Amino acid sequence: MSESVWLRQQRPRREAPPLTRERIVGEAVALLDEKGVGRLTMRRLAERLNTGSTTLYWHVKTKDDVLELALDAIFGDVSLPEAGPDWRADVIALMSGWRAAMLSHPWSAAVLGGRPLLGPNVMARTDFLYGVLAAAGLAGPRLAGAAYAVANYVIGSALMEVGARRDETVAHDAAAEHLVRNRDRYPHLAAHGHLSGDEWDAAFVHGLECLLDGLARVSLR
Amino acid sequence: MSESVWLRQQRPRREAPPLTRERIVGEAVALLDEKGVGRLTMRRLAERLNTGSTTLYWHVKTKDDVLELALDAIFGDVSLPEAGPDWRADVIALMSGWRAAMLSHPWSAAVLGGRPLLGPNVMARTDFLYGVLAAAGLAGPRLAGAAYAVANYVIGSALMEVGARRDETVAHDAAAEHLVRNRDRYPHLAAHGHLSGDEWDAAFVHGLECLLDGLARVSLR
DNA sequence: CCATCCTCCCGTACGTCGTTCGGGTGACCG
DNA sequence: CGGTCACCCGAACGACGTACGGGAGGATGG
Repeated sequence: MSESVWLRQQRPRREAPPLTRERIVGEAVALLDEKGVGRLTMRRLAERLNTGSTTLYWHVKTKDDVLELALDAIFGDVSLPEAGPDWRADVIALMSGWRAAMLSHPWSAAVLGGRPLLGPNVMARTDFLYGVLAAAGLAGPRLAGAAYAVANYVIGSALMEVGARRDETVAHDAAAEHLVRNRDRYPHLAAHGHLSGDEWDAAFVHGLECLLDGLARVSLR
Repeated sequence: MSESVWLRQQRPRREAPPLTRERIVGEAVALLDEKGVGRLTMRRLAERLNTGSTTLYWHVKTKDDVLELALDAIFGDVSLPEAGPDWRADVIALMSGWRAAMLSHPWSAAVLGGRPLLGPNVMARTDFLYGVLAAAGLAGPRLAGAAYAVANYVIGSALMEVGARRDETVAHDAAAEHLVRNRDRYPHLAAHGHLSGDEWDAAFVHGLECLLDGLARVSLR
């Protein structure tokens, strides 16, 4: 008792390219960029791909997989600099790119939390960092410690900066007024102020230079 | 047509202390510690407090508020050290406590992402940090930059360490095998290894010392 | 040429979630 | 004793992640 052939669609839809993991992740990144992490939904993602929501589960195990893949994907954009004579400059270049990637995809900060970073793009960048530090003369646990120190600094910076930037656009006045109202409770904070929008970049590089200086002096020569 | 009086409960339940924001946040922290961030639910939280789930909304605007309050609450445990003669030691003591708080509440890392830190406990600790750095001779944007550098380093370290620790307990073998299998793709990573469980503490303090060294040399005197 | 399998797709449905709404109920005040 | 207020809650709504069973179309192999 099946329906008449004439009423059925002959070709379901072959105008769109076939669904792949890459296409899913690409759309996920676009959706996250546009709407933020709270609006990423399997249904919405599927709609953008002109497919059914449950179809996604053929290519991906869970929604969390999509997030993890999207997170690793954005690190594919950070370029590995040419290895130059000054290893410090190489580290700064790599880490500036890392930070820029996180800043231009603010949802990445929220996705990062408490999750091991094992994606190929992240691993490749970490390996590059290891390589630069090794060429600089570090080895073993000392090298691992230095690499983690640098990476942690960068990730923490990007994380906080994303939070501060969102704060600036959405509730800057409220937060500022909150601070003035409680300036007796936070005297030093009120006295010296916060970083303003255009100071973040310089502060980031400056802090990183200080960290590298300290690491170099203690661990090299 | 209301029900007979005799069938109704006379006293709803006055054995429990009255519901307050503090009690809600306290139970939320306990629930988060036990079950993790994915299992925190308004209904589950209410059940633990012997109340209806919708009652919570009288004391709290959204679930996100609960998370933000819980996050700030755990920073109430980090103690402000006595201001001693060595400002570096003070910073290290404060930041070690900060890190310890995050490590003993692993969900905090996931909650932190991309959110401005404006709670009173966090602000008080930040103010204390500002105070220590001011006493050390820093001021203005230089001080703010240094404070952010230190705080970002600590937060990033705790974040990564939580991820690595979870990785260690849940998928250590798989991750290790994954690395050996691709050791040609990540040669430096495979050559120098990762930090092992008991090296994290020392690496954290060492990196922080390096950072403080660099900051002191560049910005002081 | 038909039967069979594999790949990819999807409608339906279940259980759970955050949150809104409208109505309680007791304490206190006049 | 009527009314206002602080606090509480059951029911319901819409959205979510995802399990399941099935179905189409090409490939395979007899």
